[in-house]
Amino acid sequence: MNDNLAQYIKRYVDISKEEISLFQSYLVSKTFKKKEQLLQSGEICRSRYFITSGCLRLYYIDQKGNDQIIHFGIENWWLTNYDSLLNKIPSHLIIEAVEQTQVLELKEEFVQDIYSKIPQIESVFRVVMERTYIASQRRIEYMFSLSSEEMLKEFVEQNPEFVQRIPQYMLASYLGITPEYLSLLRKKA
Amino acid sequence: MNDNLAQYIKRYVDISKEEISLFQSYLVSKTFKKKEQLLQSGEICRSRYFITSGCLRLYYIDQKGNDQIIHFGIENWWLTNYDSLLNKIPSHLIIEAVEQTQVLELKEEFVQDIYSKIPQIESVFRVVMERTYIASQRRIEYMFSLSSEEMLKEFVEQNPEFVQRIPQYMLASYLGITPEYLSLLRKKA
DNA sequence: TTTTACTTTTGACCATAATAAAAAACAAAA
DNA sequence: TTTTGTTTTTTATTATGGTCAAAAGTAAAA
Repeated sequence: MNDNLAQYIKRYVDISKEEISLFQSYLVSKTFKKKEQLLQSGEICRSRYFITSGCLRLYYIDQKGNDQIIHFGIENWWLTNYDSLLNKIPSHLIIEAVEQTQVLELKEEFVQDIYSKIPQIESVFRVVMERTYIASQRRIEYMFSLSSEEMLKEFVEQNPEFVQRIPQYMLASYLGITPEYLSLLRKKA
Repeated sequence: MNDNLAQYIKRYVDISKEEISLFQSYLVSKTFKKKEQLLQSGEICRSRYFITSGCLRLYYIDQKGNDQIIHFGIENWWLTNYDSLLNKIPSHLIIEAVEQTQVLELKEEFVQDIYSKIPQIESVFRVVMERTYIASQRRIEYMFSLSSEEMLKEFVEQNPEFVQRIPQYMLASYLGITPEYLSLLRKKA
């Protein structure tokens, strides 16, 4: 079925072909066009998405009506709104395709069942969670210790190819600055 | 042994008395005096700490020599530097007692062994990780959508008793502002 | 109780980044 | 190819929060 995901799982746990197939039987492949929403504001999030190609963004719309991007997801990343998913509360975050994107959808209703049938999958999700959390902590550190100019420099250096894929106003939103100020910073550099 | 922790675990999984005892046999109770460090800068973090009483802070020292607090830990919280712990890299974060603090130390070297002997403990740590990540995401949202004044108001409202326990300059550090500006904000309100 | 250390406040001045309103550049359709 | 919509740049003005230096207040120790 999907090789990316099988590779991904084998990186973290010992698992048989049969178990991988069983896990994959719970997943549904879906394709979203640019600007289509996988999760809408106000809706309770009921799935996790493994991105096989394309790019998603997780964002909300602030009081002034501007998008604030929390983060992006690209190939071989799991993306969801964990707060809404696990606490079963309506999401104020939106998940949207930045470009045409293919995902494997895992419905949350199956997850406990999967954990009991294939305990290694619970281990995989524990590790995914650990890594996701570490990324989030690093982001908080950057937000504190770097100026916008330094954050931009850092982000472009770390993600040179990705920067090409997204419009500049999305990069500005991710960095927490206005597109106008981003434009000014680029001119400066 | 420690009742807080047993209660904590039972909130998340079905577990027998014997399994809890076995888990607790891996833990060592330690007490730290105010300003004592559980993890020093440059050291690889090798333990997770469950706080039974007192308060810890996780922070780093920035280029200008100022403390930047990433977060606090209080009673019934697990605290560690996951990046250093899991990736086995030297920590630039420091874990320090804000007041006299008692913890249960869990050495990372035992963790895989514990997971295989008591799989429920892996589930507990998965859930801890999920909740910790959600808290981190919420913090990032606050940092983006609230002004310092609003963050202060929010934090004091959500943690009225805790605010009394820590010096103001630590609150300033946590909010990412200078103590001078915090003082000004308090006068304004 | 007096010294010493730590913490908070005050005020003057400066830097970073936001807002607003246009203009320009670019891309996509018709 | 012309229109329309989207994205980026420009400029002027304003607001938020930082820096520095000093004073005042508080707590702890000798």
